[in-house]
Amino acid sequence: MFDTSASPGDAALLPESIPSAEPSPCLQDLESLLRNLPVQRRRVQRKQVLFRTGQPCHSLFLIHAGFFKTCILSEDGREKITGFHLRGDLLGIDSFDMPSYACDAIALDTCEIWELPLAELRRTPELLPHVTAMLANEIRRDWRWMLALGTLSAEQRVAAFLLDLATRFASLGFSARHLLLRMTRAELGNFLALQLETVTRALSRLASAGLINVDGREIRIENPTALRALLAGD
Amino acid sequence: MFDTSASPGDAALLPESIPSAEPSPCLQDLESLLRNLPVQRRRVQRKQVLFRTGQPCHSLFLIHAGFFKTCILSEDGREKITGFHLRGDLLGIDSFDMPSYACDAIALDTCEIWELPLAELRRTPELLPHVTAMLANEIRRDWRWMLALGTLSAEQRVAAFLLDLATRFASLGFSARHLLLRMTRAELGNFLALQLETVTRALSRLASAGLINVDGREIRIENPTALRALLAGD
DNA sequence: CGGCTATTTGATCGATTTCAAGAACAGTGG
DNA sequence: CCACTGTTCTTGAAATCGATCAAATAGCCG
Repeated sequence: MFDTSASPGDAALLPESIPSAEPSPCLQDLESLLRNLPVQRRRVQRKQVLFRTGQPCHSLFLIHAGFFKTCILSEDGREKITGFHLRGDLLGIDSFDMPSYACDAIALDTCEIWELPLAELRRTPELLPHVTAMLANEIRRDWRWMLALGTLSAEQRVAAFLLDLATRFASLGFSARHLLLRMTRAELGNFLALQLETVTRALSRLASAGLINVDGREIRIENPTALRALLAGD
Repeated sequence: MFDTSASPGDAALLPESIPSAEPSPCLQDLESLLRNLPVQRRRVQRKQVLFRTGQPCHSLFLIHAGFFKTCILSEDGREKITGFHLRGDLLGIDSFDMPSYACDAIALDTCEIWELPLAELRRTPELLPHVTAMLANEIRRDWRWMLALGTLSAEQRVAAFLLDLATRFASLGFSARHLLLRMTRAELGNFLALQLETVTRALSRLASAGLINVDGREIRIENPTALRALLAGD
């Protein structure tokens, strides 16, 4: 089976910062704050749509467990996955100032989410700083990825993605060496601005270089140091 | 000289929405709110640094006139321009929740900026919604550009950039047909994830197709409809 | 004017895309 | 349980778009 516990060797992964996961500054705070509020807890099945662009928005959603993707669509049908989201991420903040959602949020896994009605939020002003912090954080994360996509090769982008995910896993207490990807190669490619074949090839090359081990969606990071070196340019 | 007044034909440009400029929802409001506060007005010369990554941040800056770029830098020296900013844009919000700035802000022009101390902001809670709105707006803008950079050809990206700038100009009351670029081809390329030569070539091709007219940094949009058609894929 | 930076254009090269085909896998219903 | 269908993944070969290298021109400022 899959080892989900953090192990000592994981520490070596953590100094990673390009692009940094910048663990949400207030997950614990936010969760404990929400515990005292009448949030509705809901289970969402794989492939289920939590909300879609244009739907009227009354709530934010805190991911308590599971794996989400958010994506936007252009009028002419081009799609872009704007992020993959784990426990502690807040979905819907990007449309905080708008009457309707600005992206689609789709579960890649069986998820548990906590629904936080905006009305509730307005009644709880001590939550606001958390929201602005998460907004600002999202901007910085997006910038880091724009930097990565604009300046890194295909192989480096894939490496950056794996290291980022590993760091986020680690900060949630999971293993940073064993990753179970919940998205398809096509989705990964979409996020990294690559074709799915290119993602596959990059993974294969990283694997044959001994940096990782690939078994379908199960990835094991064999040599985090070398992976990070590759990112910095050999 | 340069025609800076909006003309009737500009209306044709406005329906553009990929990537949309989404005019900041509250420029007028924000400016008039700030008029009553003790904001410090300052002039910034071309190439001058307004703030740099890591500097302690005590203020946000509202651009009242001029043209800015913001950029981030990775440890290994890769640089990325995260945006070009005009009147009405608020610089520094992305580090709202942090003790220091998260990017560099550099004037591309002689600018006038209004400095808004964070202490002042905390004393004026009615400003907060404006800030969150601008944060959320920035996220959506970034996503649109991620979509564009991930799915459009070089020529299309340049077209998208010109149309975006035109729309923003128009919403400020300037001409949407005559653009005076304040950035170099290299900076434009950096933002669009292209080499400067590729930007030049794209501009040349758009020009020889009669869609625009290029004279150094002075661009005239001759055929907005065709430009937008090109964006949607011929 | 001279020295600098910015822009343009050409020629070549290469990384990634595209096209194609087969293998592995998951889910479904008999 | 297995055959069947569709999706996902992998790998190869060819094509292409943009990057890189190079050099000439234009523009700017002291």
